Amino acid sequence: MDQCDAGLDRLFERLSKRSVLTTDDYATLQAVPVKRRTLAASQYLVREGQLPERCGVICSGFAYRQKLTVEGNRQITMLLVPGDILDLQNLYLRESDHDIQALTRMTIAEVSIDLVRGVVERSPSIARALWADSLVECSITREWLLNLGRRNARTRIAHLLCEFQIRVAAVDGYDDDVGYELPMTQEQLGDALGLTPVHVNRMLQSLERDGLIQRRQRRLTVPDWDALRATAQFNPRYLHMSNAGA
Amino acid sequence: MDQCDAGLDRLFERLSKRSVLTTDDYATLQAVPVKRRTLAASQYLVREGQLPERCGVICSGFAYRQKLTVEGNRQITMLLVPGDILDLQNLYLRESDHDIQALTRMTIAEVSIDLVRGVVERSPSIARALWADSLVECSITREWLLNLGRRNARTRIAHLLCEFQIRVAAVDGYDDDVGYELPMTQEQLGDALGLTPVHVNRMLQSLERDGLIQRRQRRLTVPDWDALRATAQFNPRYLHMSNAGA
DNA sequence: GCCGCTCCTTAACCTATGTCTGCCCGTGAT
DNA sequence: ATCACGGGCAGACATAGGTTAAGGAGCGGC
Repeated sequence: MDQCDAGLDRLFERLSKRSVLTTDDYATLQAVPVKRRTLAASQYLVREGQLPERCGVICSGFAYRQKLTVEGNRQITMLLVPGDILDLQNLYLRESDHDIQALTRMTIAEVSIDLVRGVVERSPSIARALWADSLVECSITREWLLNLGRRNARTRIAHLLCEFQIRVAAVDGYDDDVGYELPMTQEQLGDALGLTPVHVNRMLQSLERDGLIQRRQRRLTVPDWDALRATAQFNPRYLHMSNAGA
Repeated sequence: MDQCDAGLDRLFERLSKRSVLTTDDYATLQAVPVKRRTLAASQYLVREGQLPERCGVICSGFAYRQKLTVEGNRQITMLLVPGDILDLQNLYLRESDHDIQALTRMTIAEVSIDLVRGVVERSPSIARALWADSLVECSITREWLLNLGRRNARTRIAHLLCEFQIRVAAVDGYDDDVGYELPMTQEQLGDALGLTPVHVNRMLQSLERDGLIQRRQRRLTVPDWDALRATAQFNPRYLHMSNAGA
């Protein structure tokens, strides 16, 4: 299960979708010394207030960004899936404004952030790709804001399910029969959606009763994608997936 | 009131806070042909689905980003104040994923987006500053997500008031006696906060009863900043204002 | 094979916020 | 002056979602 070796290729493939990259760029990336790391579930990758030191790519596993209120209520602001870039959000900022925490056991490929800054200065095309990537993150966050602000619980959950499936399928593929695993507890789902775990439970059951999803443990299958997408009001535009070379 | 002439200086000052800029950089910016434009309140600057063509700076007046659900419910995802950069969010993306609309009558200084891309390639320091700026926007959006997801209506409103005051004061200064004008209807406030105008009204009155704010039309004064900040749980870290040269 | 987790599920009850409706007030147009 | 209109305000009522509490199912550790 050493998907970690795929780190570079995964990254390169990812960046190629955002900008036109050359073999030189590939070589540049290849030359950067990378440290592989494995993390246990719920381990912190970054904590609010820290100065950014490293940048990384998720090779396998999942993570999320979170922020806490002073009473300790948590809001998950984003899910991170394999191929996603960690801590790009802090590349040119001083203190991190949020935590990044492992959702599952995960492997990442890490680079010193100074090296990333160097690569960015040397290769405009890589810079463009990374920048675009960070803009997409921002777009996703805006969509989440719409989700929390203006959609009801049921729609909100459905929307998150759609987004997760699309994003994971884009890197890992998706098999209609097997469905996919959403490695989150209902409490974590609640924290991502601004809901209580109890209410998440109610709504998941409601979606299942209506035949929009099927659950076996945390494995989901979607019998009728169009129906789910419709109740989720899901429009993938905000993911900017077909964006090669802007 | 031709604050528009101040466009370049305003921009340069703004960028200087994000990166170390040289006189060369100033010259580079100066050389870019700028078009001044005045917009009426509620005029659209960008619409969802459009391809980005121009980039701009707000010289005076206010605007906001918004997204709509399919039923037409609106979520304002960000307020834009003088000095803020427009459409940087689309610099390296294809289709805009949200609208930008004028909140008040406003003046902006516009540049073709291709020229911005050119400047970015030529000046790494300007690129860094712009990039940082877009990262800060993303950070603000995350904080809003926390606000909507995990804070109650009263706290949420107070938080928005704090943020607005700080951000405007940073560019236009703030006079304790005069307070500041929040040029939004209660309906717009609701759309920014994921609330109904009715409830916004209730909570504004509640804040006023408790002596946290005073209102005269849309002009607000804050008798006790620390008290307001406390009930807002406002911690300005996420604004990354003291960030010179990362 | 039992223990002790953590997570899911259910139910009863509560409340923050939404909905609806109508009045009032200031302002700008006629 | 009068009108029309947008926005603030108010109160009665409705409901989505929160709270609390407790039982049950799965699962890894011993």
